Amino acid sequence: MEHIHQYRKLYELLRKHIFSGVYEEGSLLPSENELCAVHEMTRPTVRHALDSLVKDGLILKMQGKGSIVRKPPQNIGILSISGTASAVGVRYLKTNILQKPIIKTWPVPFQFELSKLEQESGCIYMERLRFVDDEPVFYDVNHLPNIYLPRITKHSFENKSLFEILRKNYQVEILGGEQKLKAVKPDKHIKQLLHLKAGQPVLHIERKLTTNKENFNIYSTIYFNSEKHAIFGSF
Amino acid sequence: MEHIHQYRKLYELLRKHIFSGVYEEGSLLPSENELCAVHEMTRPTVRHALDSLVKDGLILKMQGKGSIVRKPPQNIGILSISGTASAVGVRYLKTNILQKPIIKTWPVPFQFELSKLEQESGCIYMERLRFVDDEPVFYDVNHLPNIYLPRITKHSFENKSLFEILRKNYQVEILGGEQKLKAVKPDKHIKQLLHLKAGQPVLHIERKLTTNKENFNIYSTIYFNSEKHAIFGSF
DNA sequence: CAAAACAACTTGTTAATACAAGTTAAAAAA
DNA sequence: TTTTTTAACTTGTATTAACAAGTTGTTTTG
Repeated sequence: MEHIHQYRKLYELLRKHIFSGVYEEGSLLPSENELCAVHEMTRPTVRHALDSLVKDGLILKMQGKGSIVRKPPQNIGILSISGTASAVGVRYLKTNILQKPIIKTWPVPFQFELSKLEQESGCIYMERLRFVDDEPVFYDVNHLPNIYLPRITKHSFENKSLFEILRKNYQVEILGGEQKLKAVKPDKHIKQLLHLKAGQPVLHIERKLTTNKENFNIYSTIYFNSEKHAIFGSF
Repeated sequence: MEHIHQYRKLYELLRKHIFSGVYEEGSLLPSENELCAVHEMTRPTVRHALDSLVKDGLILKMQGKGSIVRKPPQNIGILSISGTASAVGVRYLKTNILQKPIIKTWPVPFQFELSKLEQESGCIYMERLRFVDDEPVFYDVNHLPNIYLPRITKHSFENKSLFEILRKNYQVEILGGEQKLKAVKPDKHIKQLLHLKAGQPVLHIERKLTTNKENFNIYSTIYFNSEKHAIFGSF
């Protein structure tokens, strides 16, 4: 039963329209009653959809006024809940898939503790190199448990957000996470990938993102060349 | 009309009970219908309250099962809202004041844009060096506008949290902020302060924290030796 | 005894409705 | 003209009702 909920459909639609520029930054969304009429649903349903947008920081509701559109927030950086694609500004971020998603066993030892189910399911592995202005800036290595994700290896990830694919196709939502940051000297491999100058240190991030699916966490290791860009986060 | 909403009252009550230990970590909250009956409200109202708890990360709802209590996350690290004192674990963090708070003019140029009032008020400046296991790890430079803070230069900051003093003595609360992170090669001064080995890079953080007082932002520059410790954050 | 079916829970979604409260602009009064 | 009032919006809170869907323990069946 692949029934997609009404509030979710409206959420995805509005989200798409906000990003694609149908609604300008600072402008007002149609009122709740208008949305009810247009999409033939009741106000609680519309409000449920809008609540999700508020949670994403995509709109700001004001009593008596309306729902104000906030442009794809520059400031949900890598330090917050979203993935790397929303850092720096998506516009200039191109992605090169070094390793397409493949199924393999978890590395041992692994930097985070895995649940039994995660351990048993095996993992999906992928590597990406991400560019800003055609300069390599991010290199990230991702491990996900091989559950809930039928046909994931069939998707193309070129210039697409991993999180978007997880959210749209598999209803996986990021709830939170934890991360460790260090400044490190890069090894040869990293140095070559990121075109680093001699002596240039890199930012090293290890993160675990928890989702709405139990036992489904996303594990990433990120190397970031902070010579020309900085990691930006707001909270 | 200071009417407090029902859902909010239930939210505050449950929140208090979670923190005070009435509900243990991992245990289940009373079911929605039970809460309805006990507090004499309808399910949408109860769900509204529970939604707020979910947003706080205090409970985890699972369809068919119930609402699972999650312990208040210990690890509000440096990447979140608190200051450095809550990172790493306060127990091992000692503070050495290199420069007691003094009043001076703002540096020009300053890394962040200042409001007119901030600019006119002048700034309070202080430097701290912070130790973990008697090894220097943090070095932070702080600029605050010289408003709302009578007699601030009289306080001793040794082994005390700047944020705690601001909150308790001046009712200043941190609402949010933004920060930029980089991995950099340290200059001589930093290298000496943090007892860095040759070639050891440092984490460089610039942050602006906004508060409940208008025009009162806290500006910090932090250098962190990430050789033995990592910056940890959860969100 | 073991597996399957069921019943009794749980939370999730949606509907239809009502009133409260904040905002804004037009209409009325000074 | 300027100020005040009002009316028509907006979102916020709350009720009542019903069914869908996931979980768990019990009962029935093989």
